[in-house]
Amino acid sequence: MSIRQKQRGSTISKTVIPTQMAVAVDLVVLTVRENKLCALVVERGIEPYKGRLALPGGFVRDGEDLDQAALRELHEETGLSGTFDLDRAASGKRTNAIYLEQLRTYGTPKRDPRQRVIAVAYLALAPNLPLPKAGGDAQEASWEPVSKLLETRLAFDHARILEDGCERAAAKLEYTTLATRFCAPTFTISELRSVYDVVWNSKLEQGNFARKVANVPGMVIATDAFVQSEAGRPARLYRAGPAHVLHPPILRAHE
Amino acid sequence: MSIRQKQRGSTISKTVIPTQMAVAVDLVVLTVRENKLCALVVERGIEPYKGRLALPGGFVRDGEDLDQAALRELHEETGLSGTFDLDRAASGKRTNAIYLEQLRTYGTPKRDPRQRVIAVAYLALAPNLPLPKAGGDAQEASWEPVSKLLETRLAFDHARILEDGCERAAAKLEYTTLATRFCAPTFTISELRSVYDVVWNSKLEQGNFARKVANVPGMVIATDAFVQSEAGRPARLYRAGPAHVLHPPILRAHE
DNA sequence: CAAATAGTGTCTATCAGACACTATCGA
DNA sequence: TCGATAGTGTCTGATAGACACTATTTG
Repeated sequence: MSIRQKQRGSTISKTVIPTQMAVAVDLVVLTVRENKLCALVVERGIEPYKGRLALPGGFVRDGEDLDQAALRELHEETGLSGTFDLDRAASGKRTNAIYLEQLRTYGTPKRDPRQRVIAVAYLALAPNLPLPKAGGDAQEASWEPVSKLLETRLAFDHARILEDGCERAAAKLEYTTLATRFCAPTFTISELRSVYDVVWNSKLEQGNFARKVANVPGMVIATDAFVQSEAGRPARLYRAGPAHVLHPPILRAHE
Repeated sequence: MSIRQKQRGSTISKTVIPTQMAVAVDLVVLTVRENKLCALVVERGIEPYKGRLALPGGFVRDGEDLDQAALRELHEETGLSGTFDLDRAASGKRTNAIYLEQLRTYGTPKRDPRQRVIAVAYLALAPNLPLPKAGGDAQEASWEPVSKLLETRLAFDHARILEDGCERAAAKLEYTTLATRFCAPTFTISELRSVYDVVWNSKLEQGNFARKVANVPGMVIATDAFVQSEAGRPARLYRAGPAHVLHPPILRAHE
Protein backbone atom coordinates (compact mmCIF):
# COMPACT_ATOMS: atom_id res chain seq x y z
CA MET A 1 0.00 0.00 0.00
CA SER A 2 1.92 3.03 -1.17
CA ILE A 3 -0.37 5.92 -0.56
CA ARG A 4 1.24 9.23 -1.04
CA GLN A 5 0.27 12.52 0.44
CA LYS A 6 1.51 15.89 -0.52
CA GLN A 7 3.01 17.39 2.56
CA ARG A 8 1.39 20.63 3.51
CA GLY A 9 2.99 23.77 4.69
CA SER A 10 6.00 23.72 2.46
CA THR A 11 6.69 25.84 -0.60
CA ILE A 12 8.56 22.96 -2.13
CA SER A 13 6.21 20.07 -2.73
CA LYS A 14 7.32 16.85 -1.19
CA THR A 15 5.63 13.53 -1.06
CA VAL A 16 5.77 11.55 2.11
CA ILE A 17 4.41 8.24 3.17
CA PRO A 18 2.65 8.76 6.48
CA THR A 19 4.23 6.91 9.35
CA GLN A 20 2.14 3.93 10.40
CA MET A 21 1.46 3.39 14.06
CA ALA A 22 -0.38 0.92 16.21
CA VAL A 23 -3.60 2.24 17.74
CA ALA A 24 -4.93 0.91 21.00
CA VAL A 25 -7.92 1.66 23.20
CA ASP A 26 -7.43 1.79 26.96
CA LEU A 27 -10.30 1.81 29.39
CA VAL A 28 -10.73 3.74 32.61
CA VAL A 29 -13.65 1.85 34.10
CA LEU A 30 -14.74 3.45 37.35
CA THR A 31 -17.14 2.29 39.99
CA VAL A 32 -17.84 2.91 43.65
CA ARG A 33 -17.35 0.02 46.05
CA GLU A 34 -17.28 0.24 49.81
CA ASN A 35 -17.19 4.01 49.70
CA LYS A 36 -14.10 4.05 47.54
CA LEU A 37 -13.64 5.03 43.94
CA CYS A 38 -12.33 1.95 42.17
CA ALA A 39 -10.99 1.25 38.73
CA LEU A 40 -10.80 -1.91 36.74
CA VAL A 41 -7.27 -3.21 36.24
CA VAL A 42 -5.62 -6.30 34.86
CA GLU A 43 -2.24 -7.75 35.67
CA ARG A 44 0.05 -7.79 32.69
CA GLY A 45 1.19 -11.24 31.71
CA ILE A 46 3.86 -10.22 29.25
CA GLU A 47 6.65 -7.77 28.89
CA PRO A 48 6.94 -4.87 29.06
CA TYR A 49 5.75 -4.12 32.57
CA LYS A 50 5.09 -7.81 33.15
CA GLY A 51 3.37 -8.33 36.50
CA ARG A 52 2.36 -4.70 36.80
CA LEU A 53 -1.22 -3.59 36.96
CA ALA A 54 -2.54 -1.90 33.86
CA LEU A 55 -5.74 -0.48 32.53
CA PRO A 56 -7.61 -2.95 30.37
CA GLY A 57 -7.25 -2.34 26.67
CA GLY A 58 -5.99 -3.66 23.42
CA PHE A 59 -5.27 -2.87 19.85
CA VAL A 60 -7.84 -1.56 17.44
CA ARG A 61 -8.45 -4.06 14.71
CA ASP A 62 -8.49 -3.57 11.01
CA GLY A 63 -11.81 -2.12 9.92
CA GLU A 64 -12.97 -1.67 13.48
CA ASP A 65 -14.32 1.62 14.75
CA LEU A 66 -12.67 3.10 17.84
CA ASP A 67 -15.91 2.98 19.79
CA GLN A 68 -16.48 -0.61 18.74
CA ALA A 69 -13.01 -1.50 19.90
CA ALA A 70 -13.71 0.05 23.28
CA LEU A 71 -16.94 -1.90 23.63
CA ARG A 72 -15.22 -5.09 22.59
CA GLU A 73 -12.39 -4.66 25.04
CA LEU A 74 -14.82 -3.87 27.82
CA HIS A 75 -16.72 -7.02 27.08
CA GLU A 76 -13.61 -9.12 26.84
CA GLU A 77 -12.27 -7.86 30.14
CA THR A 78 -15.45 -7.76 32.18
CA GLY A 79 -17.96 -9.87 30.32
CA LEU A 80 -20.26 -6.88 30.57
CA SER A 81 -21.70 -4.80 27.81
CA GLY A 82 -21.38 -1.08 27.41
CA THR A 83 -23.14 1.68 25.57
CA PHE A 84 -22.42 5.19 24.38
CA ASP A 85 -26.09 5.97 24.66
CA LEU A 86 -26.83 8.81 27.01
CA ASP A 87 -30.41 7.80 27.66
CA ARG A 88 -31.53 5.70 30.54
CA ALA A 89 -34.67 5.18 32.56
CA ALA A 90 -36.94 6.40 29.78
CA SER A 91 -39.45 3.80 28.68
CA GLY A 92 -38.44 1.51 31.48
CA LYS A 93 -35.05 0.66 30.04
CA ARG A 94 -33.63 -1.46 32.80
CA THR A 95 -30.37 -1.80 30.97
CA ASN A 96 -27.31 -2.44 33.04
CA ALA A 97 -25.18 -1.28 30.16
CA ILE A 98 -22.11 0.57 31.29
CA TYR A 99 -21.80 4.12 30.06
CA LEU A 100 -18.80 4.89 27.88
CA GLU A 101 -17.33 8.06 26.45
CA GLN A 102 -14.07 8.90 24.80
CA LEU A 103 -11.62 10.42 27.24
CA ARG A 104 -8.44 11.54 25.53
CA THR A 105 -5.69 10.27 23.27
CA TYR A 106 -2.16 9.65 24.43
CA GLY A 107 0.62 9.42 21.89
CA THR A 108 3.96 10.32 23.40
CA PRO A 109 6.54 8.56 21.25
CA LYS A 110 8.11 6.42 23.97
CA ARG A 111 5.01 5.60 25.98
CA ASP A 112 5.28 2.01 24.80
CA PRO A 113 8.91 0.87 24.61
CA ARG A 114 8.18 -1.67 21.91
CA GLN A 115 6.87 0.59 19.22
CA ARG A 116 4.86 3.71 18.64
CA VAL A 117 1.41 3.15 20.07
CA ILE A 118 -1.36 5.74 20.04
CA ALA A 119 -3.77 5.05 22.88
CA VAL A 120 -7.30 6.32 22.64
CA ALA A 121 -8.56 6.23 26.20
CA TYR A 122 -12.20 5.73 27.10
CA LEU A 123 -13.96 6.49 30.34
CA ALA A 124 -16.60 4.08 31.58
CA LEU A 125 -18.86 4.54 34.58
CA ALA A 126 -20.21 1.35 36.06
CA PRO A 127 -22.51 0.44 38.92
CA ASN A 128 -21.05 -1.86 41.54
CA LEU A 129 -21.40 -5.06 39.59
CA PRO A 130 -19.83 -8.40 40.36
CA LEU A 131 -17.30 -9.29 37.70
CA PRO A 132 -17.74 -12.59 35.93
CA LYS A 133 -15.37 -15.13 37.42
CA ALA A 134 -11.90 -15.37 36.00
CA GLY A 135 -11.34 -18.46 33.97
CA GLY A 136 -14.60 -17.96 32.20
CA ASP A 137 -14.99 -15.96 29.07
CA ALA A 138 -13.30 -12.95 30.58
CA GLN A 139 -9.73 -12.46 31.62
CA GLU A 140 -9.02 -11.92 35.25
CA ALA A 141 -9.76 -8.31 35.94
CA SER A 142 -10.27 -6.77 39.34
CA TRP A 143 -11.52 -3.62 40.98
CA GLU A 144 -8.88 -1.72 42.91
CA PRO A 145 -9.20 1.59 44.76
CA VAL A 146 -7.90 4.45 42.66
CA SER A 147 -5.96 5.85 45.59
CA LYS A 148 -4.07 2.60 45.89
CA LEU A 149 -3.47 2.35 42.14
CA LEU A 150 -1.96 5.81 42.03
CA GLU A 151 0.52 4.78 44.73
CA THR A 152 1.55 1.56 43.07
CA ARG A 153 3.25 1.99 39.74
CA LEU A 154 0.89 1.26 36.91
CA ALA A 155 2.19 0.13 33.55
CA PHE A 156 2.92 2.59 30.75
CA ASP A 157 1.42 6.04 31.30
CA HIS A 158 -1.70 4.52 32.79
CA ALA A 159 -1.42 6.47 36.03
CA ARG A 160 -1.78 9.67 34.04
CA ILE A 161 -4.70 8.26 32.07
CA LEU A 162 -6.39 7.10 35.26
CA GLU A 163 -5.97 10.53 36.82
CA ASP A 164 -7.42 12.19 33.76
CA GLY A 165 -10.34 9.80 33.83
CA CYS A 166 -11.07 10.52 37.48
CA GLU A 167 -10.87 14.24 36.90
CA ARG A 168 -13.22 13.98 33.93
CA ALA A 169 -15.67 11.96 35.99
CA ALA A 170 -15.52 14.45 38.84
CA ALA A 171 -16.06 17.35 36.47
CA LYS A 172 -18.98 15.68 34.75
CA LEU A 173 -20.81 15.10 38.01
CA GLU A 174 -21.06 18.85 38.33
CA TYR A 175 -23.13 19.54 35.26
CA THR A 176 -24.47 16.20 34.04
CA THR A 177 -26.60 13.47 35.53
CA LEU A 178 -23.89 10.86 35.01
CA ALA A 179 -23.69 10.14 38.73
CA THR A 180 -26.69 7.86 38.22
CA ARG A 181 -24.49 5.70 36.00
CA PHE A 182 -22.61 4.65 39.10
CA CYS A 183 -25.86 3.40 40.57
CA ALA A 184 -27.96 0.32 40.03
CA PRO A 185 -31.19 0.73 38.04
CA THR A 186 -32.90 1.87 41.23
CA PHE A 187 -31.13 3.66 44.02
CA THR A 188 -31.70 5.84 47.02
CA ILE A 189 -30.80 9.50 47.28
CA SER A 190 -28.23 8.54 49.88
CA GLU A 191 -26.57 6.17 47.47
CA LEU A 192 -26.46 8.91 44.86
CA ARG A 193 -25.01 11.33 47.37
CA SER A 194 -22.42 8.78 48.30
CA VAL A 195 -21.32 8.72 44.67
CA TYR A 196 -20.71 12.45 44.78
CA ASP A 197 -18.91 12.24 48.10
CA VAL A 198 -16.65 9.43 46.94
CA VAL A 199 -15.78 10.94 43.58
CA TRP A 200 -15.32 14.43 44.96
CA ASN A 201 -13.97 13.40 48.34
CA SER A 202 -16.55 15.70 49.82
CA LYS A 203 -19.20 15.50 52.52
CA LEU A 204 -22.30 17.03 51.04
CA GLU A 205 -25.01 17.95 53.49
CA GLN A 206 -27.64 15.26 53.36
CA GLY A 207 -30.80 17.31 53.47
CA ASN A 208 -29.75 19.95 50.97
CA PHE A 209 -28.58 17.31 48.53
CA ALA A 210 -31.89 15.47 48.62
CA ARG A 211 -33.83 18.66 47.93
CA LYS A 212 -31.43 19.71 45.22
CA VAL A 213 -31.67 16.44 43.33
CA ALA A 214 -35.43 16.34 43.65
CA ASN A 215 -35.66 19.84 42.18
CA VAL A 216 -33.49 19.24 39.13
CA PRO A 217 -36.08 18.43 36.47
CA GLY A 218 -35.61 14.97 35.04
CA MET A 219 -32.65 13.87 37.11
CA VAL A 220 -34.40 11.20 39.17
CA ILE A 221 -37.86 9.69 39.12
CA ALA A 222 -39.42 8.43 42.34
CA THR A 223 -40.62 4.86 42.40
CA ASP A 224 -43.08 3.60 44.98
CA ALA A 225 -40.57 1.18 46.44
CA PHE A 226 -38.54 1.64 49.58
CA VAL A 227 -35.53 -0.05 51.08
CA GLN A 228 -34.66 -0.60 54.68
CA SER A 229 -31.05 -0.29 55.66
CA GLU A 230 -29.43 -1.19 58.98
CA ALA A 231 -31.39 1.33 60.92
CA GLY A 232 -33.52 4.36 60.36
CA ARG A 233 -36.40 5.32 58.23
CA PRO A 234 -36.70 3.42 54.97
CA ALA A 235 -35.44 5.30 51.92
CA ARG A 236 -37.41 5.73 48.77
CA LEU A 237 -35.98 4.20 45.62
CA TYR A 238 -35.49 6.31 42.53
CA ARG A 239 -34.49 5.61 38.97
CA ALA A 240 -32.57 7.81 36.56
CA GLY A 241 -34.61 10.42 34.77
CA PRO A 242 -34.38 11.56 31.17
CA ALA A 243 -32.23 14.62 31.80
CA HIS A 244 -28.59 14.60 30.77
CA VAL A 245 -27.56 18.05 31.82
CA LEU A 246 -27.87 19.17 35.39
CA HIS A 247 -29.51 22.54 35.51
CA PRO A 248 -28.60 24.20 37.70
CA PRO A 249 -25.33 22.34 38.25
CA ILE A 250 -24.09 20.91 41.52
CA LEU A 251 -20.80 22.69 42.00
CA ARG A 252 -17.83 21.38 43.89
CA ALA A 253 -16.27 23.67 46.43
CA HIS A 254 -13.21 25.07 44.71
CA GLU A 255 -10.12 26.95 45.80
CA MET B 1 9.55 -5.09 12.84
CA SER B 2 7.67 -8.11 14.08
CA ILE B 3 6.27 -7.11 17.41
CA ARG B 4 3.87 -9.59 18.81
CA GLN B 5 1.24 -9.07 21.40
CA LYS B 6 -0.74 -11.68 23.16
CA GLN B 7 -4.33 -11.00 22.40
CA ARG B 8 -6.38 -10.50 25.48
CA GLY B 9 -9.80 -11.75 26.28
CA SER B 10 -9.47 -15.14 24.81
CA THR B 11 -9.00 -18.39 26.61
CA ILE B 12 -6.88 -19.66 23.78
CA SER B 13 -3.74 -17.59 23.52
CA LYS B 14 -3.20 -16.09 20.13
CA THR B 15 -0.55 -13.77 18.90
CA VAL B 16 -1.49 -10.94 16.60
CA ILE B 17 0.43 -8.21 14.95
CA PRO B 18 -1.38 -4.94 15.67
CA THR B 19 -2.78 -3.27 12.62
CA GLN B 20 -0.80 -0.22 11.67
CA MET B 21 -2.61 2.98 10.85
CA ALA B 22 -1.76 6.49 9.81
CA VAL B 23 -2.27 9.11 12.52
CA ALA B 24 -3.09 12.69 11.69
CA VAL B 25 -3.80 15.84 13.64
CA ASP B 26 -6.60 18.13 12.50
CA LEU B 27 -7.07 21.62 13.85
CA VAL B 28 -10.23 23.47 14.70
CA VAL B 29 -8.86 27.00 14.96
CA LEU B 30 -11.58 29.39 16.03
CA THR B 31 -11.65 33.14 16.17
CA VAL B 32 -14.20 35.92 16.19
CA ARG B 33 -14.24 38.31 13.24
CA GLU B 34 -16.91 40.85 12.43
CA ASN B 35 -19.21 39.39 15.06
CA LYS B 36 -19.06 35.93 13.55
CA LEU B 37 -17.43 32.79 14.81
CA CYS B 38 -14.88 31.81 12.19
CA ALA B 39 -12.68 28.80 11.63
CA LEU B 40 -9.46 28.37 9.77
CA VAL B 41 -9.76 26.29 6.62
CA VAL B 42 -7.60 25.36 3.67
CA GLU B 43 -8.62 24.34 0.20
CA ARG B 44 -7.53 20.83 -0.63
CA GLY B 45 -5.20 20.65 -3.59
CA ILE B 46 -5.29 16.89 -4.05
CA GLU B 47 -7.75 14.04 -4.10
CA PRO B 48 -9.75 12.98 -2.29
CA TYR B 49 -12.07 15.95 -1.81
CA LYS B 50 -9.89 18.05 -4.11
CA GLY B 51 -11.12 21.62 -4.17
CA ARG B 52 -13.16 21.21 -1.01
CA LEU B 53 -12.48 23.16 2.12
CA ALA B 54 -10.91 21.21 4.96
CA LEU B 55 -9.59 21.79 8.42
CA PRO B 56 -5.86 22.28 8.47
CA GLY B 57 -3.91 19.26 9.56
CA GLY B 58 -1.43 16.65 8.60
CA PHE B 59 0.16 13.40 9.52
CA VAL B 60 2.01 12.86 12.75
CA ARG B 61 5.65 12.19 12.07
CA ASP B 62 7.81 9.45 13.36
CA GLY B 63 9.01 10.23 16.85
CA GLU B 64 6.82 13.30 17.07
CA ASP B 65 4.48 13.89 19.99
CA LEU B 66 0.83 14.52 19.15
CA ASP B 67 0.92 17.94 20.77
CA GLN B 68 4.08 18.81 18.88
CA ALA B 69 2.45 17.77 15.66
CA ALA B 70 -0.49 20.05 16.38
CA LEU B 71 1.82 22.97 17.09
CA ARG B 72 3.80 22.28 13.95
CA GLU B 73 0.72 22.11 11.76
CA LEU B 74 -0.63 25.29 13.26
CA HIS B 75 2.60 27.05 12.50
CA GLU B 76 2.78 25.66 8.99
CA GLU B 77 -0.76 26.72 8.19
CA THR B 78 -0.88 30.09 9.88
CA GLY B 79 2.68 31.10 10.52
CA LEU B 80 1.61 31.64 14.10
CA SER B 81 2.75 29.89 17.21
CA GLY B 82 0.59 28.09 19.71
CA THR B 83 0.82 26.94 23.27
CA PHE B 84 -0.85 24.45 25.54
CA ASP B 85 -0.01 26.66 28.48
CA LEU B 86 -3.05 27.78 30.41
CA ASP B 87 -1.39 30.81 31.92
CA ARG B 88 -1.56 34.26 30.50
CA ALA B 89 -1.29 37.81 31.69
CA ALA B 90 0.73 36.88 34.75
CA SER B 91 4.12 38.58 34.92
CA GLY B 92 3.27 40.71 31.93
CA LYS B 93 3.38 37.89 29.41
CA ARG B 94 2.23 39.64 26.32
CA THR B 95 2.36 36.44 24.32
CA ASN B 96 0.09 36.23 21.35
CA ALA B 97 0.43 32.46 21.43
CA ILE B 98 -2.74 30.71 20.39
CA TYR B 99 -4.25 28.42 22.99
CA LEU B 100 -4.48 24.75 22.06
CA GLU B 101 -6.10 21.75 23.64
CA GLN B 102 -6.85 18.28 22.47
CA LEU B 103 -10.43 17.94 21.31
CA ARG B 104 -11.28 14.37 20.37
CA THR B 105 -10.10 11.53 18.20
CA TYR B 106 -11.94 10.35 15.12
CA GLY B 107 -11.23 6.93 13.73
CA THR B 108 -14.17 5.59 11.76
CA PRO B 109 -12.70 3.09 9.32
CA LYS B 110 -13.83 4.77 6.10
CA ARG B 111 -13.41 8.38 7.11
CA ASP B 112 -10.50 8.64 4.70
CA PRO B 113 -11.14 6.65 1.52
CA ARG B 114 -7.47 6.07 0.88
CA GLN B 115 -6.54 4.21 4.00
CA ARG B 116 -7.25 3.98 7.68
CA VAL B 117 -6.45 7.32 9.24
CA ILE B 118 -6.90 8.14 12.91
CA ALA B 119 -7.40 11.87 13.34
CA VAL B 120 -6.56 13.45 16.67
CA ALA B 121 -8.38 16.76 16.57
CA TYR B 122 -7.18 19.83 18.43
CA LEU B 123 -9.10 22.93 19.33
CA ALA B 124 -7.37 26.28 19.11
CA LEU B 125 -8.73 29.63 20.22
CA ALA B 126 -7.18 32.63 18.54
CA PRO B 127 -7.60 36.37 18.73
CA ASN B 128 -8.52 38.10 15.52
CA LEU B 129 -5.10 38.07 13.98
CA PRO B 130 -4.17 38.79 10.39
CA LEU B 131 -2.86 35.66 8.70
CA PRO B 132 0.55 35.84 7.12
CA LYS B 133 0.20 36.31 3.41
CA ALA B 134 -0.12 33.24 1.26
CA GLY B 135 2.98 32.55 -0.78
CA GLY B 136 5.17 33.12 2.21
CA ASP B 137 6.13 30.43 4.61
CA ALA B 138 2.55 29.45 5.21
CA GLN B 139 0.09 27.81 2.91
CA GLU B 140 -2.99 29.73 1.93
CA ALA B 141 -5.40 29.38 4.78
CA SER B 142 -8.41 31.57 5.36
CA TRP B 143 -10.96 32.40 8.02
CA GLU B 144 -14.51 31.47 7.12
CA PRO B 145 -17.65 31.80 9.20
CA VAL B 146 -18.55 28.54 10.86
CA SER B 147 -22.19 28.88 9.83
CA LYS B 148 -21.13 29.05 6.20
CA LEU B 149 -18.72 26.16 6.53
CA LEU B 150 -21.42 23.93 7.99
CA GLU B 151 -23.59 24.64 4.95
CA THR B 152 -20.89 23.95 2.39
CA ARG B 153 -19.62 20.41 2.39
CA LEU B 154 -16.32 20.14 4.13
CA ALA B 155 -13.89 17.37 3.30
CA PHE B 156 -13.86 14.09 5.23
CA ASP B 157 -15.77 14.21 8.52
CA HIS B 158 -14.52 17.71 9.17
CA ALA B 159 -18.02 19.14 9.56
CA ARG B 160 -18.53 16.87 12.53
CA ILE B 161 -15.15 17.77 13.97
CA LEU B 162 -15.88 21.47 13.52
CA GLU B 163 -19.22 21.11 15.25
CA ASP B 164 -17.61 19.29 18.14
CA GLY B 165 -14.98 21.98 18.40
CA CYS B 166 -17.55 24.75 18.51
CA GLU B 167 -19.56 22.93 21.13
CA ARG B 168 -16.45 22.40 23.24
CA ALA B 169 -15.57 26.06 22.96
CA ALA B 170 -19.10 27.11 23.93
CA ALA B 171 -19.10 24.76 26.89
CA LYS B 172 -15.71 25.95 28.09
CA LEU B 173 -16.78 29.56 28.12
CA GLU B 174 -19.22 28.63 30.86
CA TYR B 175 -16.76 27.51 33.44
CA THR B 176 -13.31 28.65 32.31
CA THR B 177 -11.75 31.97 31.45
CA LEU B 178 -10.88 30.87 27.93
CA ALA B 179 -13.00 33.61 26.39
CA THR B 180 -10.03 35.88 26.93
CA ARG B 181 -8.11 33.71 24.46
CA PHE B 182 -10.29 35.09 21.72
CA CYS B 183 -9.18 38.58 22.66
CA ALA B 184 -6.04 40.59 22.03
CA PRO B 185 -3.65 41.06 24.97
CA THR B 186 -5.80 43.96 26.15
CA PHE B 187 -9.49 44.19 25.54
CA THR B 188 -12.63 45.90 26.74
CA ILE B 189 -15.44 44.23 28.64
CA SER B 190 -17.64 44.80 25.62
CA GLU B 191 -15.23 42.89 23.42
CA LEU B 192 -15.23 40.04 25.90
CA ARG B 193 -19.00 40.06 26.04
CA SER B 194 -19.11 39.99 22.27
CA VAL B 195 -17.07 36.78 22.36
CA TYR B 196 -19.71 35.17 24.54
CA ASP B 197 -22.54 36.46 22.39
CA VAL B 198 -20.95 35.24 19.19
CA VAL B 199 -19.98 31.81 20.47
CA TRP B 200 -23.28 31.28 22.29
CA ASN B 201 -25.45 33.19 19.84
CA SER B 202 -26.80 35.02 22.84
CA LYS B 203 -27.40 38.62 23.83
CA LEU B 204 -26.10 38.96 27.34
CA GLU B 205 -27.17 42.02 29.22
CA GLN B 206 -24.39 44.52 29.11
CA GLY B 207 -24.41 45.85 32.66
CA ASN B 208 -24.80 42.50 34.40
CA PHE B 209 -22.01 40.99 32.34
CA ALA B 210 -19.59 43.74 33.24
CA ARG B 211 -20.31 43.34 36.94
CA LYS B 212 -20.10 39.59 36.74
CA VAL B 213 -16.72 39.57 35.04
CA ALA B 214 -15.35 42.14 37.42
CA ASN B 215 -16.43 40.03 40.38
CA VAL B 216 -14.90 36.76 39.26
CA PRO B 217 -11.57 36.77 41.05
CA GLY B 218 -8.66 36.71 38.64
CA MET B 219 -10.56 36.71 35.39
CA VAL B 220 -9.58 40.17 34.20
CA ILE B 221 -7.20 42.80 35.48
CA ALA B 222 -7.94 46.45 34.85
CA THR B 223 -5.27 48.51 33.16
CA ASP B 224 -5.22 52.28 33.29
CA ALA B 225 -5.73 52.61 29.56
CA PHE B 226 -8.95 53.40 27.77
CA VAL B 227 -10.13 53.17 24.20
CA GLN B 228 -12.57 55.38 22.38
CA SER B 229 -14.92 53.73 19.92
CA GLU B 230 -17.29 55.39 17.43
CA ALA B 231 -19.37 57.04 20.08
CA GLY B 232 -19.98 56.87 23.75
CA ARG B 233 -17.96 56.83 26.89
CA PRO B 234 -14.44 55.41 26.51
CA ALA B 235 -14.06 51.84 27.71
CA ARG B 236 -11.39 50.67 30.08
CA LEU B 237 -8.92 48.12 28.78
CA TYR B 238 -8.36 44.91 30.71
CA ARG B 239 -5.95 42.05 30.38
CA ALA B 240 -6.48 38.40 31.21
CA GLY B 241 -6.06 37.48 34.85
CA PRO B 242 -4.44 34.41 36.38
CA ALA B 243 -7.66 32.46 36.93
CA HIS B 244 -8.43 29.48 34.72
CA VAL B 245 -11.71 28.38 36.18
CA LEU B 246 -14.66 30.67 36.34
CA HIS B 247 -16.13 30.59 39.78
CA PRO B 248 -19.03 30.95 39.80
CA PRO B 249 -19.58 29.99 36.17
CA ILE B 250 -21.39 32.02 33.56
CA LEU B 251 -24.16 29.69 32.49
CA ARG B 252 -25.84 29.66 29.13
CA ALA B 253 -29.60 29.68 29.09
CA HIS B 254 -30.58 26.09 28.48
CA GLU B 255 -33.75 24.29 27.43
C1' DC C 1 -28.71 69.15 22.27
C1' DA C 2 -29.34 63.72 20.89
C1' DA C 3 -27.32 59.34 20.27
C1' DA C 4 -24.37 55.95 21.69
C1' DT C 5 -21.67 53.25 24.65
C1' DA C 6 -19.64 52.37 29.56
C1' DG C 7 -20.52 51.42 33.90
C1' DT C 8 -23.36 51.45 38.60
C1' DG C 9 -27.59 51.04 41.68
C1' DT C 10 -31.34 48.55 42.93
C1' DC C 11 -34.95 45.33 43.23
C1' DT C 12 -36.69 40.52 42.95
C1' DA C 13 -36.65 35.71 42.52
C1' DT C 14 -33.85 31.96 43.14
C1' DC C 15 -30.47 29.11 45.17
C1' DA C 16 -26.70 27.12 48.31
C1' DG C 17 -25.58 26.07 52.76
C1' DA C 18 -26.36 25.74 57.70
C1' DC C 19 -29.06 23.71 60.82
C1' DA C 20 -33.23 22.56 63.31
C1' DC C 21 -36.97 19.76 63.07
C1' DT C 22 -40.09 15.79 61.95
C1' DA C 23 -40.72 10.82 60.23
C1' DT C 24 -39.88 6.02 60.56
C1' DC C 25 -37.43 2.26 61.23
C1' DG C 26 -34.45 -1.54 64.46
C1' DA C 27 -32.93 -2.79 68.87
C1' DT D 1 -37.02 4.23 75.16
C1' DC D 2 -32.56 5.47 72.09
C1' DG D 3 -29.92 5.65 67.93
C1' DA D 4 -29.83 5.98 63.25
C1' DT D 5 -31.15 7.36 58.77
C1' DA D 6 -34.74 9.82 55.60
C1' DG D 7 -36.69 13.74 54.49
C1' DT D 8 -38.72 18.82 55.28
C1' DG D 9 -38.80 23.74 57.13
C1' DT D 10 -36.60 27.80 57.61
C1' DC D 11 -33.31 31.32 57.72
C1' DT D 12 -29.31 33.86 55.66
C1' DG D 13 -26.21 35.38 52.34
C1' DA D 14 -25.01 35.35 47.49
C1' DT D 15 -26.25 35.62 42.80
C1' DA D 16 -28.72 36.22 38.11
C1' DG D 17 -31.51 38.95 35.53
C1' DA D 18 -34.33 42.98 34.63
C1' DC D 19 -34.06 47.56 34.26
C1' DA D 20 -33.32 52.32 35.67
C1' DC D 21 -29.91 55.48 36.19
C1' DT D 22 -25.42 57.99 35.80
C1' DA D 23 -20.98 58.97 33.11
C1' DT D 24 -18.55 60.35 29.10
C1' DT D 25 -17.83 60.63 24.60
C1' DT D 26 -19.07 62.12 19.21
C1' DG D 27 -21.75 64.67 16.09
